[in-house]
Amino acid sequence: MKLKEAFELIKSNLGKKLVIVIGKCRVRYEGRATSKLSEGDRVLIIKGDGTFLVHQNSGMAAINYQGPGSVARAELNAFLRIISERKSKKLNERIDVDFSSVDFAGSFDLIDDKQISIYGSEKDLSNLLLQDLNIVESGLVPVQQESSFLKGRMDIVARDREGRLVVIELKRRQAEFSAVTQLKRYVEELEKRKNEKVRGILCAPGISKNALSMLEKSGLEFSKLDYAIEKEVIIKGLEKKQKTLDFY
Amino acid sequence: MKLKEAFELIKSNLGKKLVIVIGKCRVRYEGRATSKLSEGDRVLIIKGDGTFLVHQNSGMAAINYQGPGSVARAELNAFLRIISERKSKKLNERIDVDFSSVDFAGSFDLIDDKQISIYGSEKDLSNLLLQDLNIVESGLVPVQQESSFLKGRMDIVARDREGRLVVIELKRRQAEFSAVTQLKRYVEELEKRKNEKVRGILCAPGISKNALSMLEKSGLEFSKLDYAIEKEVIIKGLEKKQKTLDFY
DNA sequence: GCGATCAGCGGCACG
DNA sequence: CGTGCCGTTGATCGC
Repeated sequence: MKLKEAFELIKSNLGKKLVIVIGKCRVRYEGRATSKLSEGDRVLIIKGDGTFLVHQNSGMAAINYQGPGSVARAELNAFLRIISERKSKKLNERIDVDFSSVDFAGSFDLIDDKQISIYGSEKDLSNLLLQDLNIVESGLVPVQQESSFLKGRMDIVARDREGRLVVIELKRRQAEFSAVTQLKRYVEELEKRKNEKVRGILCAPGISKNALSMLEKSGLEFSKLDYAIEKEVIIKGLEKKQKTLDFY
Repeated sequence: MKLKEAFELIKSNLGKKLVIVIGKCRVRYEGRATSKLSEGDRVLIIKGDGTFLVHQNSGMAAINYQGPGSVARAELNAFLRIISERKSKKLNERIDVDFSSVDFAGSFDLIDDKQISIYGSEKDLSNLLLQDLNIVESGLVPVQQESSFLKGRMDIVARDREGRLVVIELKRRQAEFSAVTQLKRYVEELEKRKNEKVRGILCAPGISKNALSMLEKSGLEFSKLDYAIEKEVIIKGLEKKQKTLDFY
């Protein structure tokens, strides 16, 4: 495909349709960082909202990118240059893609107002647990959920069978140091606010050895959260199930 | 484009070339979570390494995805169904994309062995700072960089003009709670190890009000890092520059 | 708008 | 392989 042909197609569709260009190109980026990528075959996608993505033939992430709101334009000289700029008060960012040859260029009018629905997020697990905190510890009664204060946002607050306040921090994957310090912060803040002793329970499918050590040294507790997400979400601790058939 | 035509093209190129399919489809995902996305126009990209990306016409991130090593296959019935599976000991994941119509399907042999070079990462700033820690505070002398211990990895360790140990945690953007707790953890661990008082300096372009409050309450310090990355990296504190012309 | 946190985070580097 | 953590993180939700 001729560069000029690609240029015309891109020029007349940028900002309207989704544009795809595939070919041999170099890429430069300047903004929050600086990058260069010498010549090779890549896929360039420019979305209707300005999103600008340069993909190589491997890896999940775009090798160079610019978010929604960016403005793209094309220039034709020795190369077909496609530029994406994003300007804000604090920062200007720019990507230059120089195509020396184009294998394919096309534009597509994508009609799509649908939003994805995801089930199995931390919030979903939290809601499920809230229905029966006995899964975490017998006798726990929820006090409030996601209570926000200036120091952050707690997942679950409850009282144990002896009436003590308990903060529960939920993680959907292996817990690390950050989860421990996060929980510690909430516990300390809540103790100060309520002026009473507060327990902290980290509830996750696993925890690293060092994080566990730090957790215990801080007087906090770990509760293994055994869950599976298939056609239904199953928290194995107490055979707790929530059918998600209606989800489909 | 006929579904059968697209099917044949995809079938004969999956696992070899990069495949792109654009059309009206539904998407389901089951694995670490569960998701569904009802019918709309999307772009599907399957890379040579198995990476599987479903993009809508807006937003940077793929709405559904599967990483390298996934295996894709196609089936033709009432729909053109493209399936990507990723199996591991701990988890099986699967995406189903059902196309009811296809606007475009193509395969591309992308030759690209080039790697991106990026300048301006936290590590780069760290290296730059290490050349003259006076930028952070007059009299600082580096002891070590990126020293790992069981509790994490410290960016920079130095001694101040009075011989006290100083841990410097560097952030390339606005610092938050996590940066403070991270630094606090390092300082406490180093104090225990060395059995001496250790200072902690959080070095970032900015810090949130609450994080600063927590920092100060913890006896730690903040040092504003005024840097810009253009054709050269400039740390404004002491007019410290590093030319990066050779980077191009 | 800032701020705090989640994410199906991904990816990397080091033990 | 686990682990800690950075990322041009992005995306979301609350204030």
